[in-house]
Amino acid sequence: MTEHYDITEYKNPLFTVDSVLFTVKNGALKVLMVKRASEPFIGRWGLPGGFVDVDIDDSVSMTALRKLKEKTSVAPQYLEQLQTYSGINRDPRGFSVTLVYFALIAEAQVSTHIETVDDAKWIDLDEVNNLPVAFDHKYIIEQAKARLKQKALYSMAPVYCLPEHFTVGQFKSVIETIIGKPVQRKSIIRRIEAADMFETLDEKVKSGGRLAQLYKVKAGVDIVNFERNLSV
Amino acid sequence: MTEHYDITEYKNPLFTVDSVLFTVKNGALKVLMVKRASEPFIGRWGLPGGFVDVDIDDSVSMTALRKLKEKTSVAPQYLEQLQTYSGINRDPRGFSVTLVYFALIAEAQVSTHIETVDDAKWIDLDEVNNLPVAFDHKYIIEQAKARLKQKALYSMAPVYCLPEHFTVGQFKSVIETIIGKPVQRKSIIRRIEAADMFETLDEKVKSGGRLAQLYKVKAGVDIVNFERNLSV
DNA sequence: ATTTATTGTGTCATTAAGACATTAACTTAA
DNA sequence: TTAAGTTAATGTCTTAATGACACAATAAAT
Repeated sequence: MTEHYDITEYKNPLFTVDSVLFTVKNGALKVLMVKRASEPFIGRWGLPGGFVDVDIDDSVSMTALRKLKEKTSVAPQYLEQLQTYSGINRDPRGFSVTLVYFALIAEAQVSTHIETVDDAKWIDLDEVNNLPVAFDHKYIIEQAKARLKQKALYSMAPVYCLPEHFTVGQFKSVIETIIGKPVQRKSIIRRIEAADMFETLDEKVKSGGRLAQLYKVKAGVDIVNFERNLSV
Repeated sequence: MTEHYDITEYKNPLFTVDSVLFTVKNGALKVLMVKRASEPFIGRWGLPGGFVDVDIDDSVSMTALRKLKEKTSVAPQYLEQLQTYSGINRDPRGFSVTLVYFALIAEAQVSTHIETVDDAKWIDLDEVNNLPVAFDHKYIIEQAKARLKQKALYSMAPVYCLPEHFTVGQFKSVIETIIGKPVQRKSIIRRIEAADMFETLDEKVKSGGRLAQLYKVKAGVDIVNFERNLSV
């Protein structure tokens, strides 16, 4: 690097931040999509996101959160970077880079808000293909889904698709929805115990049979990862 | 998103691409660092990288490769995205975003080239702390090392720190250097067989004892990941 | 009371890794 | 030439976590 780089004389690529926000609703995996109100791809559906506002955002994760809050009114329970996608052809305005976040939220936490707006909607993962989608967001959603699936096999992260208080049955159901296969209830229970990141409540709920124990995430704990996958 | 975003009226953050290129040399984990020839942090050591050249680069991975080739003369054998790091304070020039790649290479492949230049050097991971390092690159290197360590537990990726032809003993040694613990030779052999991504050569090499079987990566195969970690 | 549904427990089978002994093949030095 | 030392490769038992599944507990419905 012998030259001196001057910001003003360098063509910076277009930089945006998008998020793939997942939830599980009625036994189906959903992704939050937004009807685009501006060019390019006006009228098509895309991921919630936009440009960094360097006067407001301390870092790009704040951009992601800010844009998600605009659509859902709350911050997601889980947020991590997925990947950046870039190229000369993915945006008609020129070379563009988008940093994509991967997020999870409990459906109940945002249902009322999402229902009142008509530019943001939960889209069933199976229906994304039938939708007019902006940019390469179809591909990005596929990649995010693969990451979520993988994560469900070795991590407790899917718990963030559940409400604060949840049962083993609900947890099992969310995992099965994500990975698309049945898992052993026993395996979930063993992991809940081994993870040591949940506490039982002094409360049980109806389930159609025996009352189900309620759990919640302990305060201040991190997501636990296991050293072995559930079998695929 | 009701407003229309015009590129020219929007302050784009500074966007750069950097790489953490690892290798294993003499039983020690090394990272490629570059003495900065320009501001900011002139004279300090940093990761190889720089700005995207939208007239040359089709995507940001090409930027990473181009910058690495400038320093090593060859493309790394393994390259994947690590993460982006951003913030208002990490670069004195303003809000900056850097996309960091994670790369592996066999030391022998670049040794002669690295030795002839004096602005790029293999730095022992244990010595990064004693070096004047630019930006938040010290922190980024730590994160990259953690990722490499994790990857060594469930993936065959560390094979890309080895020359084209390698023995089980060499593979074992690389893994042990990365994770900082001894592993069972038997475990490596089992994984080499299970992965089905290597072929044995009709050639053996001296080792101080019995001749060692040589292996190479099969053409066109992808890195295999296992569903279980080596024990930590 | 009996059936049905769901939760929770107990236990054996399965699978992949860890531990380690044994054998194989080559080098070095008495 | 032989014995000792070194590294490679294999055989096999143990260990740990998941899968499979039977069975017991508890509530609702009939």
